[in-house]
Amino acid sequence: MTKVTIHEVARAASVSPSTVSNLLNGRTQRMQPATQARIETAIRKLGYHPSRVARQLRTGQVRAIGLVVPSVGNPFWGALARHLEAAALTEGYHVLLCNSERDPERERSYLEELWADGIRGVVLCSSLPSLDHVTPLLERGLRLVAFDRMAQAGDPPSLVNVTVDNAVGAQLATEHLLQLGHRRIAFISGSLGSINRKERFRGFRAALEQAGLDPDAALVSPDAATTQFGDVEAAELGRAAATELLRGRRKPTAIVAINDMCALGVCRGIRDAGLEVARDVSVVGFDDILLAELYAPPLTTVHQPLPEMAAAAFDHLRARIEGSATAGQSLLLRPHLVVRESTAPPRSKRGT
Amino acid sequence: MTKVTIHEVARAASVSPSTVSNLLNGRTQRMQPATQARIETAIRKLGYHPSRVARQLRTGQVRAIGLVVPSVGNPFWGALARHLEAAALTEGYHVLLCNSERDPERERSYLEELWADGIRGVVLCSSLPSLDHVTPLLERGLRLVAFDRMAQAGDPPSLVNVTVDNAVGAQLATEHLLQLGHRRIAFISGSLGSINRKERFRGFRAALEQAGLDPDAALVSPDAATTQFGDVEAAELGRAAATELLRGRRKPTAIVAINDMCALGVCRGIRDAGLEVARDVSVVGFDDILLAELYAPPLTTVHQPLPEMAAAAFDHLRARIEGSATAGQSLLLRPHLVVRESTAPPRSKRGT
DNA sequence: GTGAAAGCGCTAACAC
DNA sequence: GTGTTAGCGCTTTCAC
Repeated sequence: MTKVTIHEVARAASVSPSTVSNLLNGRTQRMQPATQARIETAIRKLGYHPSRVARQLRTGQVRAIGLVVPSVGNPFWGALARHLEAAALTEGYHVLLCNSERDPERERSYLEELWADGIRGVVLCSSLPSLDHVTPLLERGLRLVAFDRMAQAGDPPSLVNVTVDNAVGAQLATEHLLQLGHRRIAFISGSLGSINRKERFRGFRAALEQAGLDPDAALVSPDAATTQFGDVEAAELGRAAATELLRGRRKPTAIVAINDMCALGVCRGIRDAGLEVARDVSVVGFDDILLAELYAPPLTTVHQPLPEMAAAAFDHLRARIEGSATAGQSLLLRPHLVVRESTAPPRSKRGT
Repeated sequence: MTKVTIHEVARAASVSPSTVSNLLNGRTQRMQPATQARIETAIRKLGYHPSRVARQLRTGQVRAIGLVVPSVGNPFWGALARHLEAAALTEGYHVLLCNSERDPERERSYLEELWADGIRGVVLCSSLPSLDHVTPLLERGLRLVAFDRMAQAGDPPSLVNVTVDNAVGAQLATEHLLQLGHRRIAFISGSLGSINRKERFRGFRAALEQAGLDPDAALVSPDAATTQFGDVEAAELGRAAATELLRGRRKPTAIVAINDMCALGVCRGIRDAGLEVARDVSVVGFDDILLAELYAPPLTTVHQPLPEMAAAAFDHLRARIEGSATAGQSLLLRPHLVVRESTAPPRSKRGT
């Protein structure tokens, strides 16, 4: 319970604190082996552990980065957290995880906290269109990597983005449905407030247009930006929206969901309506979370290469924290579609 | 980019640093309104933000707790993280999240790191039978709440446990299967190394015994403690084990899975084998993660009251950190079974 | 090779 | 009411 300091170690080893500090910091070459041994013994005997807080105050350095996600309750973000942590750990960095619950104010205050804690680099999964709420931090020197958010015109120049091309992904998904013969395709999302969601919606419309369909006639649910749905509620939202849509007069034969959790909810909603996924209504998701493959039926979805993205995000961040920063290059990956069993030709085309 | 300190604020407001500090710490009553206003203006104009690191070094306090989980990749732990964070935030505490990947050494080193960072309370989701690897920390004064781990005989007295009664839960699950008429019931788990897993297995056997069945004849997979399967791989494990079991000569008609992720994998394995969940093989999970209800078929599972458990864990921790600690009371909650659609009578009993 | 000394930015007695 | 002072535990020149 007693806190043992560097001084006590020094006294026990009959050296000065600075010598102990030298040892602690690997400056062992200029030190007699005997001295070194004495110090090491003292450290062990006293059970000494340097205070990171004190060191940090002195050096201003912390080997840690922040990660702000909408919610680790969503397996996609949970998986990202794992991968980022793995990447960080190989370089001796730690990851502090924060849930913003997609609340801009909470996001900002977390960033502020992280800064006050001495953290100078964070991976932000915000996807809010504007990053105005964080520019003050950026000006103070915070290094930010935006994840899953396309670079925007007005973005601060110091910002690095790591994301999949969401428009392309959604387009791929929609084209797949189109090729199967679907014509009445719905799009289910929560609020379209975030950039990546807007992008996905854009890709959806683009595919429809290319197929000669009127994107404005497409079924979009909910019509306007709805209440803020968190990420955990994505499934609830999908379920409710699917139920609603399937009750309408112009039932869709296929549904593009904004992400996998939403897609799983959609599938549930389809079953609630007494229908069967794939046979009656096709569903495509986005993200390719682990559960997608496990689901019944296994979900056709757009794959995001999470491990690579996490590693890239970390590398960028570290480079810029450690100063070896060449001006940040953003990374825009091309996603691909994983066709599984939640999609099939519409009933009308069966057997053709 | 320039760091503004309390001194500069003091100078700008023509007061001393201590007065600024007083304001910062709410000791505003003994201060002329005019002074207070001057300081506040200065703070705003300079964009001053106190350094938490310095404050921490001085006071030895951090309003933060640690959370060590096997892996946030598992939605159950992700959900716990969210709930714990919610509970902590209401009291102004932050949560630092660490993934141990069920590696004792990693667990220990994380605890060590947290301690070095000034954190004095952590929620540990270890479930390793022995907590020997953390007793040194406990002796140094770390307050630990073990989560999802039954109190053990040799536990340090200062340890508080918050958990569901795993044996009862598994017994409930098994009895449900028994009542439906199942007799060949399998148990699928990863390594049985952790306490809660042992407990669940015990409950499973107890139910069998009470029904007059020979628990030793039960199908347990994998037979012995297997390779360490992480929490994300639980689903993989379930899938592989189910495949294996269903290929055998004594096929089970029902399966108790160690947790929901495993159960989802089991369901997938059942379908891989060309069978149907519930109709051909019943499956019961454990945890009641969000996905359980979304799955097809919705999973019958043992419910853990996560929000309450998280709140209790936090309250215990805070009480003991802040010293108002009456000797820690452990909390053992009674879980209940949620019957959904992954369980049904065995085919032989159908229609009786 | 090793030690003395000066802080990092903040807080909390204790003076005034 | 407000300022002075003395550190919290560590690192790091710069002497010796």
